[in-house]
Amino acid sequence: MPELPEVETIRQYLGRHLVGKTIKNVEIRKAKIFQGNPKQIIGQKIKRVERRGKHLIIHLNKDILFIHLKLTGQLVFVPTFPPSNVYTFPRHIPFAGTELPAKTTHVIFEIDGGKLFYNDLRQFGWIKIMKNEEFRIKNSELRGEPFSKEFTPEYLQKIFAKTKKPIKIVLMDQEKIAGIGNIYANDALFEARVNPLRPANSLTSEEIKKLHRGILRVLTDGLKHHGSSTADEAYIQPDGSPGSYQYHFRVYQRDGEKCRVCEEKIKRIKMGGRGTFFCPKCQK
DNA sequence: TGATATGTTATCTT
DNA sequence: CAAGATAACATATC
Repeated sequence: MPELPEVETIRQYLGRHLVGKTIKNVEIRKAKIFQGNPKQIIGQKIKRVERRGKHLIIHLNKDILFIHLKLTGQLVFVPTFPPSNVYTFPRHIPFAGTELPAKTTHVIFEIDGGKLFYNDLRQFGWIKIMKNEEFRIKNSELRGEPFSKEFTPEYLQKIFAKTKKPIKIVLMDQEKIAGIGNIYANDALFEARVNPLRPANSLTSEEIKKLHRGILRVLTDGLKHHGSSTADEAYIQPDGSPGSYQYHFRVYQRDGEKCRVCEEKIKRIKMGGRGTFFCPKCQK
């Protein structure tokens, strides 16, 4: 599912291909996905694309498009869309197939030089038009960017000291640390050799330092491989190609397989209804 | 077939 | 009241 590295990969792609272009039309096929009046953004130019946690932020001349892909949102860009209304994609897109628009296509942006499709199987994701003022307020509430100056071991120390919730649950708390979901939380804890069930306030300062490094290491690795695209995941890059971080999973979805460090079998448990993976020997 | 998976938020429980 | 736990959302897959 799209977490920080996946959303950042999409951001970079859109930044390279869409900046400077004008939105010529917007087609809404599923009203609940799109909040605001689509006519309002027609004629506006795309100025820049940024990311906060798992949010994508497309700055237009006047307004801002605030986007969350949630579990299964996809953004697929087809440059130089053919004259026909249907485009046969050169590769299979998860849950959408090879023809766009697909059953899961809920919003279509017609842009200079192509079409941008918003697909979403589960329909939990959303796109919202925001005015500058509303964006400024929302943006100021989003904190804890892992690649920001703010994100230090001391910052984590302060957060962890306040709760005895399991450390894995705290890592995925978007209000405290932005952009980490199930994949990277599991893998970061393995990097730090910390058991996901440990109460957050029980971590030593040495463990917090290791976890800080582990978070940055797995996110950087995720970015390097353009995110993770497993069989049951919807994530793909906007050109339709999969990421390859799934070949570098430390523990995520590796239950029953050998730990990469000690060869013990990776264990799977459930926490907060979510699959949790760890090496019982390495992670104390 | 009914359980499972999944991020976030609303709502329930302790 | 607050912290923590769970339900709800949608739907393909097994």
